[in-house]
Amino acid sequence: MKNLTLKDIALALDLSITTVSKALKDYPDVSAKTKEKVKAYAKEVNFTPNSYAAFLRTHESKIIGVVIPRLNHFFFSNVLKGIMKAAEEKNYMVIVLSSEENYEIEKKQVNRLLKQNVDGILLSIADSTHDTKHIDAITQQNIPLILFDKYSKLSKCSSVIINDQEAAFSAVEHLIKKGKKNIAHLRGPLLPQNSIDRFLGYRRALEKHQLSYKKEWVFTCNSISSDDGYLFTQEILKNHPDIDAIFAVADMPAIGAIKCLNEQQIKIPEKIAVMGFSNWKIADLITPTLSTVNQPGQLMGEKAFEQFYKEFQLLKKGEKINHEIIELDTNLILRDST
Amino acid sequence: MKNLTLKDIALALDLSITTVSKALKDYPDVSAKTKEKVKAYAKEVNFTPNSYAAFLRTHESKIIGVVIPRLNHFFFSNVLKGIMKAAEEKNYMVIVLSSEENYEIEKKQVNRLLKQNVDGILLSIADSTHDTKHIDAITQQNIPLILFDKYSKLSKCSSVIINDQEAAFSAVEHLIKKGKKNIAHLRGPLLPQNSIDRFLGYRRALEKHQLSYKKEWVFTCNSISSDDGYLFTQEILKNHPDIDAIFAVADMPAIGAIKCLNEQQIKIPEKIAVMGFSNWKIADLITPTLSTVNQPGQLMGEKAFEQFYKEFQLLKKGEKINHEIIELDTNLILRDST
DNA sequence: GTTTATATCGAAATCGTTTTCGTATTGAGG
DNA sequence: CCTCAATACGAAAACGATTTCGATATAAAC
Repeated sequence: MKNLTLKDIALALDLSITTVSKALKDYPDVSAKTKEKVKAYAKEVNFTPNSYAAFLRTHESKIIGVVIPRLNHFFFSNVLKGIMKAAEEKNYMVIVLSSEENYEIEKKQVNRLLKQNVDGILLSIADSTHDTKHIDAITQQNIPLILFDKYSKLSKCSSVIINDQEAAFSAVEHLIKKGKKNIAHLRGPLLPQNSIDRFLGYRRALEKHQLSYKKEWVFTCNSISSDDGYLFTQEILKNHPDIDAIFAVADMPAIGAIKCLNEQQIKIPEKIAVMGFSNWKIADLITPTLSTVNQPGQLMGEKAFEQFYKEFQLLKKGEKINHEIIELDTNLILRDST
Repeated sequence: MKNLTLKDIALALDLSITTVSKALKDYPDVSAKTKEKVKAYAKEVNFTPNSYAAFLRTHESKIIGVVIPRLNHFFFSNVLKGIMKAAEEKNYMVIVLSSEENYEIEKKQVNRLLKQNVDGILLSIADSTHDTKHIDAITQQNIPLILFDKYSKLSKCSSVIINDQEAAFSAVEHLIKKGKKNIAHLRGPLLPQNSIDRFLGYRRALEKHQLSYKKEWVFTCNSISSDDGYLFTQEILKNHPDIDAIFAVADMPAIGAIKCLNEQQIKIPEKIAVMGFSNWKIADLITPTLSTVNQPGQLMGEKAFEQFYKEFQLLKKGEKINHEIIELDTNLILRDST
């Protein structure tokens, strides 16, 4: 019941290994009759060439590597789903690795993938990643690298992202249009571009509507957890009674905020409105349901793979690739919390 | 900057390829001096043998395949995390595939993995899987197969599971000890063993405490979604006013139930208590927080990989493997909903 | 000094596929 | 009848690591 080889087929059909191989790959110097015969037999016995042997000659592994900051994270699970769906269509396998939001681990995982001879790498960089040497090592080896969601402006490669600033802008603008004038922001860590951009979107919305920006109304969530949201909301209630809306960098802190407000019996959204970011499943399940920005995870995964595939084909032909920034649309999901 | 080979090292050190290979693998017929020299140089240039070339001789790919019913599912994400952690320690890569809870897709994914020549397969079978032919094909090829969480009593292989019946039993017993006497059960689909076992645990708990079992108090969730829980709870409130507790087959329907009860302003747990199963992250975030059964996903993943590794080592030595059922402990997480 | 054992090393075959380069066969053209 | 091109196939050399089987050299034993 072992996997059979070209040799087995050649023996069965009284042909050479060469001819069998060529017939399966539609070489012009094989007669139509022979091709038919070989293909029919190959299908009958369910033959697929051994990818390890093929790799030795072609240096194509038909495997890509994916590195994400976290595995048990709804958004990245969705991205993975998209990647795998697109990969499957092109008959690609996906090796998944996690960086645990850690720069050193991310470096190690990238190296593991390079040693594995993957055809390409899709990467969402960790919050703590501060240089791009390991990333440059990938492109120097001339294998396609696609960044998604978390990206770096420094690295020379394609990226699939959303317009965080624009998305945050419209989220905050929505709060303003609902009559909110004193909007706090639970921002993310200082480093990753996403949290910077969302913060900038927040500021820009305030500016446009002539609301003054107050430094003390911005709170930095380092773990982006519900606990962060909970604690900062306590602080808001104690020290900043004017605040009538909270825009969080992600759904998790927003949910922490809602939990705190619920416990203190503060009316949402009448007294304080809450806006999240990402549209996790949970956003629709809590009470009140959470308004948020929909981040198209699965689509992002699909686009990332497709961009890899495109670049890989170009590389094979020896053509030059030019890096693209693919920006996906977001949209507001308005629910009861606003 | 390409990956270098044994040949490169041999050339650099003026040795044969054979000796370099043997030195790195600690063959006895290489002098200690030479071994040192080779190893030092290999470390210096960061050499790792090309796994594709190695495979051709050894038939070891250092890759395992994992098939799970769903990707964006908190529990399975946790299992994946455990698998990858354990795999990394043994320098294994993990290819992940999803069956989308579909029998046909599951079959296809298993075949893809076999064609890929993975060293082993970890599988959590889909709800709709009704026969085990594709599974038997794996063991017939003599590669280790480990089932986890969702398993089948029919297939001859090792499994890592929890004692669903026992866990459900203690969950329901907890409700009874809280004084609840009319306990409804939102059960899972009829097919997978898990939902059968949890249902049986429910019945056994009722029996032990001399509470009568009523068929009409058991509702079958086919999608195991919060919507299921929501709708059945509406029905309970309308047609079964006696019911004072709900035990759900999973956290999702339990959360749907809580949502419904919250909307109807019914006191939890005083009027109706709610118990979930799995301990998703969300259980701790809703109001009231959800009591549930903790299902150790990450540990399950680690154990599954370790069992694969054990069996693979035995197979290599040509020894016989005996299949094990590894049962992991669960524990009740008691929160505000009970 | 001859034989035998032991320690070190290398040549070469092998895994299964791809691909280059030859060879054999046929038919057309002169 | 000979040449030449086109057609259809195979032999063999890669790819890079592993492993068997010798080969050499040195030391020990008689």
